[in-house]
Amino acid sequence: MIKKKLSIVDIANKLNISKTTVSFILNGRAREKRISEELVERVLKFVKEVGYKPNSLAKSLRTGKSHIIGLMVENIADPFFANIARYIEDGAYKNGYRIIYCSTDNDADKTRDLIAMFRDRHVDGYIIAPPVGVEEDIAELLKDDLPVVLFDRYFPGIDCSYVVTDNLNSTYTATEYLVEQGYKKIAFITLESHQTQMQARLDGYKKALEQNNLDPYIKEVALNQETKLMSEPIADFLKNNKDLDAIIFGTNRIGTCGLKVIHNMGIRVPDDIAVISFDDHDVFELYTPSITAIAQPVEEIAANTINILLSKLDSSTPNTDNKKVTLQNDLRYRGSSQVNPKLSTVK
Amino acid sequence: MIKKKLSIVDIANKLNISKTTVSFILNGRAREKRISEELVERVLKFVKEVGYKPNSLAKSLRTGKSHIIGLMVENIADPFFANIARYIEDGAYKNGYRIIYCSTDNDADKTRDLIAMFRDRHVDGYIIAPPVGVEEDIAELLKDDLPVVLFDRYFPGIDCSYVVTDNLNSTYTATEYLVEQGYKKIAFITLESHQTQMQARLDGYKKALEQNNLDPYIKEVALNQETKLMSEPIADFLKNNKDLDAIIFGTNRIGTCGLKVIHNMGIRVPDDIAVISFDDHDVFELYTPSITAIAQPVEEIAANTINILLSKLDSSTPNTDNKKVTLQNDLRYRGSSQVNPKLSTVK
DNA sequence: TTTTATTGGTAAATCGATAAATTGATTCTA
DNA sequence: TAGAATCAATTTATCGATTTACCAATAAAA
Repeated sequence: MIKKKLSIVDIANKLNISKTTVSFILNGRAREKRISEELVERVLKFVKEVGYKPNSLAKSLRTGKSHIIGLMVENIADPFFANIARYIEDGAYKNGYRIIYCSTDNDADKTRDLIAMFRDRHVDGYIIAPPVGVEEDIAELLKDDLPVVLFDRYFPGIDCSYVVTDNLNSTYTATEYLVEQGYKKIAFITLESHQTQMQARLDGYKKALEQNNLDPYIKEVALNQETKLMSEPIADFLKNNKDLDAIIFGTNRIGTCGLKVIHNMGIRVPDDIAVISFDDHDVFELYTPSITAIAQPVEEIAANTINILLSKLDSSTPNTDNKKVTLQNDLRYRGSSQVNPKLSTVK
Repeated sequence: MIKKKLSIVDIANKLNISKTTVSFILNGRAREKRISEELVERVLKFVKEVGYKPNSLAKSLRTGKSHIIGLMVENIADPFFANIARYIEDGAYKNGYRIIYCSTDNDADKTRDLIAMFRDRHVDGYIIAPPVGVEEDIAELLKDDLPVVLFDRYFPGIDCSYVVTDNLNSTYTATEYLVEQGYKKIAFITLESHQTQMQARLDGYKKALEQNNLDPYIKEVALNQETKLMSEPIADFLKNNKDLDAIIFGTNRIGTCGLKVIHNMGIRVPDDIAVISFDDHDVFELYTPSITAIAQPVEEIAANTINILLSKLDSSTPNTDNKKVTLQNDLRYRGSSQVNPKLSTVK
């Protein structure tokens, strides 16, 4: 029936009043502008009756606010990011914000492009898991006083709010634990990445080995590979290091892929090799034996991130300093990292 | 340095020409409007020099186009939807479209709200995995000639483009297969849902059992439960039906949850019970034994969906009829559904 | 010679909202 | 009683683009 959408002018004309008056009333500024109760009521009733909704584009153009938050994750298909995205979405939704999202693929050029797109769309705030190489673009956003919160990784040189987890201590503790269980040749299979979180994980591993005078066995596989392309380098590494007795995987994707490789090679866990992976996942819980995992507090990460951003967006809050949050991970001990079975044989 | 963003007026003033001319040139209508090569070049050079980008909000307000696609999935944290979202995002991005997304939680009210939000933002097109109860809202969109593509499920009563898979035949084949392997008491654990895809899966199962004169064992668990809340009803069902020899799970989430329950109850697969699940997943591949799965062609689903939408959005294509696509699933036979081990004992 | 087309653009209207400035009538204040 | 303040809105400008309508000067056609 109703072909064309109503505009504020139509409403004003139908009621024989000015559109400004309508605008004031709809924006709750009736009292402030001393508009009569009677008129306010008449307008509100009519607006509800015809189901009028202000055009948010026009509104955004005028006010500069879009009530949209831009969310950039590494890859929305990765369960870690998908879960965080979900919690962030909920938090945003409850506060009247919507999400535009995209996957960066850890590609700096693509990310730059996407940041430009977000700016172009006048998003109100930015939540970004940034790849290496976009430091300047983030700095630019901050310089223009745009609300930004990073998560999962950050840039040490840039004063920006972020939410990360204590990666270094997590792998440190995990490695220490393996040593305590009697493992000596512990490998770390990780991504070839200079992102802070990956470096920290590597550092934690190295630190623990150093303190125990053990040799590191590190394999870095290229970023952004198809899972299938990741398998080969891992298999090669394992073939060339037959005497390893434990492996720590740096991410859930590497862990899942690594398990497949181990499985296909007929290596038994934990009889032949102990396994720990970063990030928990159904696969790790259900695998036989279940896989010890360093679980990141996904819900907490998301909650902290969105809350920091929302408080920045809330103009009533004075623009406080940047918040830098480091959350603790949860090391979930499972069957894949029991006491080294070979020890009993030796003794 | 540059505090305020440049507008088209600034450009026009700096060059001492009219903003109309600038607009024509930037929109590639210079030739059509017979604007001199020399001026075109001068403008383009200057625009590039100062890095001017038209304000897309203003553009959208005027043209009514936003170059944004609204994507509504059941839950972005579900790997099935997360993967589809990822492929759709890629397809959209390559064609200059961005995605606004949200999770419906299969809640009709929330979905209605979100559809309204999408309209409000003037998204150019809609991709929706619709919950039951929003038939009218979809019909409304179609009535207003807005481009809509449904996926995963559809509404039989509504003439709308959609992309689904052949659910009925998939469970039918899977059930038949179990019967051939010598299983008799085959249960179907599914969601309590009236969505077309869930009904079709159930129907396929029923049809196969009927043709073989076997009794159905159906358990429907409530939708939208936390995974933890889903476990209990499944456990109860299994306890009350100790003589089952096979189970088909209706979705990947139920499958994963069901495996955990089976695991915790000490039931062995496939010795005590055979298992098949809808949707493939790393968990199923890596489980011991690996779990037979009905794999949906995620990439194909996404590709078809976005392509149908893009062709609708491409005004050069005549507005053809609605496309209704049904893709075939891939039954991946694995260890969890071998020949009934109890048969050899009986024989 | 008058009419019509072409050339190379421009001024003004428009999209749908918000915000600032203004108005005319009444009431209060000094 | 002149001037200020209050009231209850209204008029007009603005956000930054696109689009329609138009224009003056020259060339081509009738």
